[in-house]
Amino acid sequence: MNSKGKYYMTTAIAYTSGKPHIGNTYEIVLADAIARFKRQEGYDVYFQTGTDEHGQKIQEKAEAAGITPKEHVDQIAGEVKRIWDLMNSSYDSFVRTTDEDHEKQVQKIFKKLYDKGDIYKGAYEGLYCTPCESFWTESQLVDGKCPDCGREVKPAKEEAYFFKMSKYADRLIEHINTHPEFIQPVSRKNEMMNNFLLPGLQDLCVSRTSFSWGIPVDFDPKHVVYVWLDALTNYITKIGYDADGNSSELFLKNWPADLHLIGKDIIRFHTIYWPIFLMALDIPLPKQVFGHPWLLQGNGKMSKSKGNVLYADELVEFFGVDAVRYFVLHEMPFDNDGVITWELMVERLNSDLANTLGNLVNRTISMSNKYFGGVVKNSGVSEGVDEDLKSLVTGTAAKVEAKMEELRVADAMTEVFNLFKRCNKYIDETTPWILAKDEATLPRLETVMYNLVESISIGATLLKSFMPETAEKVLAQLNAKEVPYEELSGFGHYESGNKVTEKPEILFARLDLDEVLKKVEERYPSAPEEEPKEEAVLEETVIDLEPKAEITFDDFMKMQFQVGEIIECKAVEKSKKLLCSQVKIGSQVKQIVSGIRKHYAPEDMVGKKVMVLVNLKPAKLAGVLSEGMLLCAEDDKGELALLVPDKDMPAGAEIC
RNA sequence: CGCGGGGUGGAGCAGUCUGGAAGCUCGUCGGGCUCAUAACCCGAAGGUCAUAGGUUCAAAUCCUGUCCCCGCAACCA
Repeated sequence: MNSKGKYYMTTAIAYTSGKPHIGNTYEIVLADAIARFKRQEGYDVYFQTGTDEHGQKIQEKAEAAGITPKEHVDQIAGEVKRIWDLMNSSYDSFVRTTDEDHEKQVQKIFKKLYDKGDIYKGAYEGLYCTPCESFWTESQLVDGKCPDCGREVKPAKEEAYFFKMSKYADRLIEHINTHPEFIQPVSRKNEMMNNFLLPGLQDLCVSRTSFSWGIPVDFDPKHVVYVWLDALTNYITKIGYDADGNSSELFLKNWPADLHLIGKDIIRFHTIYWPIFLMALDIPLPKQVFGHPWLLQGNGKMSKSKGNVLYADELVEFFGVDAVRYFVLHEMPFDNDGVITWELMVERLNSDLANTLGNLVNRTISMSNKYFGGVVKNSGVSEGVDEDLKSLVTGTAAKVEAKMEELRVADAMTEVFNLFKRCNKYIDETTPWILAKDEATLPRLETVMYNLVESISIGATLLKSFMPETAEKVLAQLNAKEVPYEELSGFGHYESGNKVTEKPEILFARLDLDEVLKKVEERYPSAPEEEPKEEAVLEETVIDLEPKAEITFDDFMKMQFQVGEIIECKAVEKSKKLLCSQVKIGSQVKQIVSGIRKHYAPEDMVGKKVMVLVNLKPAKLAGVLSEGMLLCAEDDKGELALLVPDKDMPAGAEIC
């Protein structure tokens, strides 16, 4: 069974701040396709996925929801698992960073690295807001004060542990240079080298005292281990790594990992920090890290449902599991982001799944029934076209394997569908309906049908990794056995004389785009398609903000609002978002910078009478002085509208 | 001069590293066929490969400038 040896692969662990959307789901499907294929090839695969459950964000989310962090992550992790299972992913292990064994090992690892001197106690310096217990950088401050509560901040040091990254940098550079396959796609390699490794690595802060939802540092419990040392180590802890040297069989067998499959956004952590942690622990590096591109939600028609994120379970409701698997795998090229829209989904389903594959199976079975009562016999009456068919069919496995070897899953799948297309063509070439008319050509017809059934069986076997349910259904309808992997390059496995099913079930029904869009519209009612009208949007959208602390009338009276007239307005050169306006307020003119460039052209600004917060402490934005603030309304989509007086008022009029 | 990705027939993309007759899927149009889920098969139309220069016998591909889009960073007072 496992003649080819072990294959340990992982996905990134999903951050449990919310329900995973279709983009997150893509990764597990991609990983699953690879895992299934490797198993089919004969590898002994161990496939791990899971959830990342610590951190300040989660603590805050839980607080906002009025539940404990543990309750929050239990809920989300359940959701993640449900969706992973829904997508039919064949993981062997699901790790949660709140698992006891993981937490214990992280503490041990932390201690080990500390004892070794790779982790040292230092200080994290910044501006501290005591009531908020938060550090801010100079640039994050609002008006020199805490951006959260507006209170004074003071320079402070927070004690923190740091990891000496630079110590291992040379070794890592050497490794990357001598292992070109380590970072995939290769284009990322230079990015990592030029941006991070060659300029020199900063030491990484690996503990925090500002929040508590994390793994405590056991010898200094006011600290919790900070993200990456906690998250990345899941790849070894969950399979039984032990920092004291008592690692499990599972670990000894599977480490180093053969593949870490991750999103392109976290390549840096997996190709720099992670290898360095491993070097420090003195264990081998993973063989390959593949940073896959992202699946983006399209715009266009999809904007109908904008504001609604697409979730896998909703797509599955519309299209079925395998169709969604097919789509995300197919639409995702190797190193460019893919796009998902309802239109594209429907198009793929109709043209590839219903027409090419579903209809092929259906017509083949129908003909077998019609002509031979479902019995498929090889009577050996061959013609020249058969060779052409056979050579493509028997050559497909090798092509698929080659594509999968490079992790080009979409291309691999395309090869399988080329097989099905060839079968459709074969039917036209051999015209079974004509052969059926003459007693004398019936033996030939038998062979044609046999060739078709055999070809489809091989195709279905190869489809198994990508669309497991569909492959099974096809084989069942043909009454065929899965072809052993090593024999996929041969022809003639189907047992002559077998009977196909009498009533072929429709594998994928064609969908009507308009109907789907109508259903989508019903499900996600939203603004009209063209030129969404502001009022319509506002009527339908409920915007609730987090309530801020109550203020007194005196607080309010501290703010001075006046009507200002914009007499001049220019874009700020260095920025994409900022406009710089000269605003006349009474007898004075103030320069005010606002982040509204996306919504207002400079020339449209001139002449407007707007609401201005006048006594705001001046600050520099992108190097330009701003002496006040133009008031705007903002909706949930980030649309901005300047506030203007209901009647014409002179510049300088007080707003109270 | 912040970092990066991209601009190829109506749509989505490949091809760019390693110059050498512009390709794939979908859609459109015409034809064929009737076993099948209005499907399948064949054929056609449609591209100054963003733009301006340069290198070369030869440029989508290499070099330089410009314009546009999209992320990230910063700033959204």
